[in-house]
Amino acid sequence: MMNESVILELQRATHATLHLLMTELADLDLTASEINALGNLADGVERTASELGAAVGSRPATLTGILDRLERRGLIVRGPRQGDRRAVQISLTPQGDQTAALIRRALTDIEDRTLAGIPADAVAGAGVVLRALTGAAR
Amino acid sequence: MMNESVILELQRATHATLHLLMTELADLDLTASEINALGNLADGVERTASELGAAVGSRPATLTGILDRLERRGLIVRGPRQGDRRAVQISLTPQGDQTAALIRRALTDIEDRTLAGIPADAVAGAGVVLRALTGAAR
DNA sequence: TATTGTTATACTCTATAACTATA
DNA sequence: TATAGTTATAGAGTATAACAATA
Repeated sequence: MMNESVILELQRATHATLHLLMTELADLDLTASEINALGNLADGVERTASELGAAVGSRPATLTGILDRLERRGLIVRGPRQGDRRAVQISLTPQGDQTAALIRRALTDIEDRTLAGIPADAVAGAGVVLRALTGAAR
Repeated sequence: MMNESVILELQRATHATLHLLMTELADLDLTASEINALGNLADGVERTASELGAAVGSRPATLTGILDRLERRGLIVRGPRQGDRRAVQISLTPQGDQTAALIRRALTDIEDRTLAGIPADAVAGAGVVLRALTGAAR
């Protein structure tokens, strides 16, 4: 057989999980990219726009629109970055923090449910492969 | 730490590899979704539009546009499906087959290069996890 | 009645390039 | 000069719903 490209499987899995995530979180009325951004911010670590862009895989120009909507809805705030006045620091508002926690819980739920019967070393291997593929683009 | 969600890593890896792939195949002047569709068709197996949609993770309405462009460029052909006249059979033209082979080679190159130092069982584990995540959405 | 695929609409994502402000 | 982020533009992806043809 031929259809075993990891990258093609990667894209299938991304589409499938993203769709599942948006269905479960439909009440939040957020797009996939907005969910992705909040999911990355959920750890409470403040990031500059470019750092967040690297984490979510969006270009600066794309991220501007995503952040515009999240800010307009009161989920994040743009502020100054100490020591570099060109950079924009992104922080969650209390409401954004609450929403991000819901997203984190949905992510964990889906992962727990999906990977229940799968050996821990397979999951660990997946992490290694995903990070290698992510790193390859630099 | 908190930022170790497999799904978030999945999205990062997808963005990164897709970007890399489009850069390497810039000469083809194809979008990510078009590359994805041709990459899935590269095995020479004919598929209906809905089967291809499931493989690439696109909805029917989205796929229509993707197929429109691929057909206009002479890379695929839409034909009838034996036994079900509602369905549309997608086949590669000779030119499409050639393009699909280039995509396959680029995919293989990236994967070989990226996963060179990674143990085979980690790669196998990644496959298991990716298929589990893909299957969870059903 | 249900399914396959297309069309229509509105919105979001994307790439690119030009721009402002800081460094 | 280089970097961080925004703006502008055009094209592509997305969800949704309505539709035609076929099952």
